[in-house]
Amino acid sequence: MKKIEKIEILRHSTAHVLAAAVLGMFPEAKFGMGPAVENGFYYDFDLPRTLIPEDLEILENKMKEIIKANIKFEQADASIEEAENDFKELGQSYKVELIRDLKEEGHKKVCIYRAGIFVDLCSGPHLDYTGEIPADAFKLTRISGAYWKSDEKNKQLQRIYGVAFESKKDLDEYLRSMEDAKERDHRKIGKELKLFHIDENVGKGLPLWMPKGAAIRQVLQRFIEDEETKRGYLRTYTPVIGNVKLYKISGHWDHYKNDMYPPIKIDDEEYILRPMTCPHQFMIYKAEQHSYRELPLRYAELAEMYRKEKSGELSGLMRVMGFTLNDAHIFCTPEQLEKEFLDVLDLIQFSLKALGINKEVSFRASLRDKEKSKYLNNDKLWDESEKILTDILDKAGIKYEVGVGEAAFYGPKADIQIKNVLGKEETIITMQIDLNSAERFDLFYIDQSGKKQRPVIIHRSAIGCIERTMAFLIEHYAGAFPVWLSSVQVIIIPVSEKFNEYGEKIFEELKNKDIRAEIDKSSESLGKRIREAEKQKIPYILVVGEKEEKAESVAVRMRENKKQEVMKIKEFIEKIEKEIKEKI
RNA sequence: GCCGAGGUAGCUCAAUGGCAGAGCAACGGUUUUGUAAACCGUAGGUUGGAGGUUCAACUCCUCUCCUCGGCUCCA
Repeated sequence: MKKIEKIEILRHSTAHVLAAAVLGMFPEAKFGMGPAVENGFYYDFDLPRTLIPEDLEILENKMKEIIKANIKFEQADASIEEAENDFKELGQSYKVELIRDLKEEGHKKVCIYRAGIFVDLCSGPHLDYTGEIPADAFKLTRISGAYWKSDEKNKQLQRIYGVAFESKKDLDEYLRSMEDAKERDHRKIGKELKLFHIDENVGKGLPLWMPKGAAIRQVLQRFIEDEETKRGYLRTYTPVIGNVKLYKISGHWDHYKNDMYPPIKIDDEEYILRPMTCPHQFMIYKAEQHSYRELPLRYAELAEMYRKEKSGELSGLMRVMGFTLNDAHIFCTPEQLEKEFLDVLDLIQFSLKALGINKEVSFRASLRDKEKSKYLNNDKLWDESEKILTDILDKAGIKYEVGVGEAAFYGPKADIQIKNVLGKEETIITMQIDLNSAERFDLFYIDQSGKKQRPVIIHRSAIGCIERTMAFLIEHYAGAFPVWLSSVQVIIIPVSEKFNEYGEKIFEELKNKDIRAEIDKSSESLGKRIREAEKQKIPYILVVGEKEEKAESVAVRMRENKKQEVMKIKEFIEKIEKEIKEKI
């Protein structure tokens, strides 16, 4: 049995107290589910009216009263039939549904918890008394809609989220960390550092990369393209639009029709903005006949693509409708699959390390669930590819969670997950084994004996989609990028206009060394210009005046510790070039 | 898409039915600076858009677009 942490018991008990408070406020309330979650709990309710933010305060006070009253959590077992009747009498239709589900699963008994007026179907465990909940260490945080049983087709209930801790100190610490997190939000920093802009006249979910952001993007792109080339990838360029028939063959049309921009009709043909690169690259593979001697073939592309997300799902650079994926497809023989997959893993780990986020990620094996209509139907191939995928991950010694039902429709995935600054998990990178597409597109190679064989295809990314990865990088570094990624690596500030010429000289020298530099010759005070440069999180500020000019030196102010160090120009260039090369 | 909260100058925010404002940024000038904000001035708005109520609308109502928090979905 899963070990239940003490804090989880506290949180879940607090959820019950919330439910009791809601029942006090709305006697006709119907209850959904109310589990403990990270940092707190939630409870879903079907209520006679919509909750407003002010209700949270009222409910919090009611909860405090219940805690003060120190009511006992009474636990009792009941037969399924008994429980069903009891909850039916209470009008708790959602609980009745849950009981029936348990019945179908073969349960004979259910567990009931009672605290004062509130009775709940619940496997527990709970605290003994409501008074054990520290009344000053919880807080109701937000109200949201949530579909019953997480199904869009079901009624939307009202969910109240709360956070709960063992002490007020822990709660305060959590709230403070949330405030800090908001300061790292990539949307806020993106605006402050002028990295990107989303303009409603261009369209929702269609970010514009401003020069500063574009500079970082270019570094990222060059980094991964060069690395891929070193590792034997071949580069392709394919259009962002394609004939819809391409996607009918791939199966994307059937599975994703509603998630694509609608077709554009030209003459008698229909074209769509591509949601994936796969079929385009498949056509490149198919454009010539391949021998087993050529394999593996690795086609890489920084591929722009478009997916019609539901409007409520969009968020800064994290979730967009137009994005650029560092994409690749590897065509190989079944014998080569394992090595290729391990090489992909190695490339990914190399890249994550270079970006400085290798410690932030976790792995997930995304497999198929029971609902087979969601996937291309070939049980044998599915079982095979899922086994290959998990075997390879095991072999690579990677710890992973299993994500049931998270597979792509054409094959299982190994996903790399990362949490954003507010704790929400997203997939940053994915690699997939595809035993289906070769058949659908009639892709083949000629084997040693002159026979046609189906290649295995690995779909993979190494640094993920540029937009999302950028979002994580912004949040990870809070805008203070390492030197190699910084949009402006150095800013030169002449003490007064008398030294502009000397500043220009250094500026030219840095530019010639491909160092991204700026010079601030504005007539603002020195202090003001330094302040602005600090706010822009520029790694190195070079202040130059009379002393420096005479000595052919620069006074280097470092972002990390705000310390200053005077060094020769040559010395500084060597230092920064080394840092850029070593990506520190 | 759904539930909820929002949208006021480039940015951050004020103005609860009665003359749309501040700070920063921008621009012009003075200052020529030694490590996180010099000084003076100027300009900047159909209050997201459309309609309605009213003598009068940033403010109230309806629709719509966009943003944010969740849900669903997802790279």
